[in-house]
Amino acid sequence: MVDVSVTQARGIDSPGTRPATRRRMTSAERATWRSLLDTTGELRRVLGAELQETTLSPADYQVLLALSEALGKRMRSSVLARTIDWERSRLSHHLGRMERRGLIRRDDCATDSRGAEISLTAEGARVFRRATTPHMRSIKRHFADALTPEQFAALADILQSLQHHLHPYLVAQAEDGRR
Amino acid sequence: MVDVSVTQARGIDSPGTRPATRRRMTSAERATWRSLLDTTGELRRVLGAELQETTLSPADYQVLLALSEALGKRMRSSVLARTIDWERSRLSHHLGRMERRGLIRRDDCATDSRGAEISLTAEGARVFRRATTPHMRSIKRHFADALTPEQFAALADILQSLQHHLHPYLVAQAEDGRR
DNA sequence: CGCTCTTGATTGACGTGTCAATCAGTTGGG
DNA sequence: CCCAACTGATTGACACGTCAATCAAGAGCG
Repeated sequence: MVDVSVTQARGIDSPGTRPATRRRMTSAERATWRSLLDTTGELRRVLGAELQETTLSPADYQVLLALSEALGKRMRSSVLARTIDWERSRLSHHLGRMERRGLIRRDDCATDSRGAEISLTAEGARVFRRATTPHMRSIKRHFADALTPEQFAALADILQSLQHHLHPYLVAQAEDGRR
Repeated sequence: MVDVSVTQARGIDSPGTRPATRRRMTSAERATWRSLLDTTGELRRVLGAELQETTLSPADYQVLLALSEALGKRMRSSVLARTIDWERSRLSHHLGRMERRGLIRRDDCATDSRGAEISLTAEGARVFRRATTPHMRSIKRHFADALTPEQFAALADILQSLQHHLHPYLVAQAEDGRR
């Protein structure tokens, strides 16, 4: 069950050609895929290493960012999970580690006694504030400064295509999980 | 010490503007960065999950691919590490796990008694062979089929720019490590 | 009410990645 | 020849991610 409509609508196939789903990948396509994996992998590693100098991992940063943007700097654990698109168990493990480090706090939820309210500690807010400027600088240095405005626009467009193409699959998968 | 020549030569700055390294990132740039992280992250997860159905992780696949392309299906551990660009300790840990699963074998090296010769077992070769076709299909389905030829070309170009921009930094970092 | 089904969250087991330490073996200068 | 420096590889400690199991609390319904 493959969503073929997107690629076909985009005109990858000229009339009379075999449908996109039958065609084999070219070696250029395979190479570009490898390059995408490798380059984004490098970027993750470099940015992660620079961020680590502020004692925060990329995962920490994502959590703290979401929390610091939340009203009242607090959030239900499940809402946080949806916000940053993490599995609940992953979040739970990570919050445990962050709690030990004093970055966040977990309190019982008033309206639902199963729930957990996650909130930013003063320390967590402070560390996050100190991390954000150098982190932005890293992103700029290693990513934003590397591309022309044209490349930027093209990249945004490409990412959107990939995302849209991926979406039906993710939805289907989510439904599978519910079964 | 930032390499500014690339972006300046590419004309991000019009004359009279502050140099690229002083400019702040636009929100579009930040959003594109997030999108890059998220989308490639999704792609990794989805492709990894599909690959896992063949009992191989992406890391396993990378190792087996390099080994299966090596002359004699065998390689010195250090050469393998350089080939797939892994830290030695990472490779060592991973080879330990793969050895336990019977995918590879470690023998002593004839010419250097410190060395380890890594070779593909029959089982490893068999599992790899079974994994490769569905994996290629996954890549095609989730990546290649999502983009037009124009987007492809643009992406390859963008990745090259990023890689080139990143390169001087990686070299400098490697030199730091040697000190 | 009482029973089942669902939901919010945690836990344990295990694979994976990084960093620093270790250790055996090789090599080059005195 | 000998020792100091380097190299190839492994190990241990710990952070991180996923999966499956667990558990308590809410919700729906007879």
